[in-house]
Amino acid sequence: MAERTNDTRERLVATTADLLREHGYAGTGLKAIVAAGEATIGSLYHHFPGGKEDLAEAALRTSGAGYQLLVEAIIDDAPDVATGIRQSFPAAAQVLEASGYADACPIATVALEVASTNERLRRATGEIFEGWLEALASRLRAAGLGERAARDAALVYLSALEGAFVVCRATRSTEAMAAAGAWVADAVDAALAEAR
Amino acid sequence: MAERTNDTRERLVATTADLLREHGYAGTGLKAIVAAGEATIGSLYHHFPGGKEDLAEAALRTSGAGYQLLVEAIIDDAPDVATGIRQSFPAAAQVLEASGYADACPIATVALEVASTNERLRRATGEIFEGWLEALASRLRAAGLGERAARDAALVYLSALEGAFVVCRATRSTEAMAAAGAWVADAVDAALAEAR
DNA sequence: GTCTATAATTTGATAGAC
DNA sequence: GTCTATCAAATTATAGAC
Repeated sequence: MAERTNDTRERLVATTADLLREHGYAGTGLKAIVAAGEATIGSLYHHFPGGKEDLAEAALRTSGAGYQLLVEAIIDDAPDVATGIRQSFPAAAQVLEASGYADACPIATVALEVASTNERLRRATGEIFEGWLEALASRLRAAGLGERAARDAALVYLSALEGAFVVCRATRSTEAMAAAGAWVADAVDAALAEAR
Repeated sequence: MAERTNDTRERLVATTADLLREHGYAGTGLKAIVAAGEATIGSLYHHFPGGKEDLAEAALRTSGAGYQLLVEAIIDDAPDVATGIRQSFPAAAQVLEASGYADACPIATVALEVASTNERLRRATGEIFEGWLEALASRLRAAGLGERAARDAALVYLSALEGAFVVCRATRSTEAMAAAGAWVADAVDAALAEAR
């Protein structure tokens, strides 16, 4: 992740996103960010006058949008939504394993951490999840599901994926991702069949 | 949570568990712990020579065991496993709402945070999850599911619950818990019906 | 826009009296 | 077992030269 850019601002955002995903908000120091992002504290505060909170919000929103594009691509490149949903779980499992269980959801760690302590960042994480839900629900509606069924299926998909990330990272196994993926995909198949 | 005890050690463990659940590991300072636990730094290091890490592991294992008892009670008090599983989601949603979305899983926040940075605590969170999985799987086996089906159902249940906690806390809504709960309960019903 | 130096505070941890 | 005093290091943030 975090390719080298010539733009300092972009570089700070990218490295912050990576560090937040692995170490969380409180666990990510500005020193670590400027070291990894090859910048200085002065530059950081020039681009983000609000300091750590400003930078963290930018990083969350950027990586949130990036992750949305990734999931959309997996689904849209598949022959149909159901197949795309089914494939996204093994895809996530593979990334998880390849990264030593570090590369999971870029939002969840911070979301749990700040939910009760930082309203601004909590709101950001909520809005990012809502964006993902709507992207997914719109595709399920296009496939024939009704408003309510599409929303529920999107919520189930996101919850199962996020929860599997938690269990997989803690147990260092992709077993939960496989089980959750198979069950969710079957449920989506059934819902789509019923709607037809 | 965290009732007042006369035992300093117990009190420290209980308050630490509460703080970890809401603020995470890096976000919970020893000063905050001794202040909330009505103890002193000296007492803390007397009971936990290993410092913050020692105390955090004790807090995680204690609250993990407590949460397991809670979920077991909900399931065992229900007329059957399937009903118990179905009821546990609205129960979690109610606690979530009543606590202002603070009182969720006592393990998940720390689990995500330390998964890549602290192997000792990561192992603790993994073992706690495994304990929950086995407690649930054993009840599903008793209800007629085979070894593999019971394990998978337990993994799906835990993933859905944990993921719903993430989404609910971020969006400040119990919508995800309701959707995930209904879906998991239906899937468990279907698996049990098939096994019969 | 980038850099260094530094301020002000907080962190986890230790020492030693009681 | 409990307490206070204190340490060294790290934290976020600011000032001002270039």
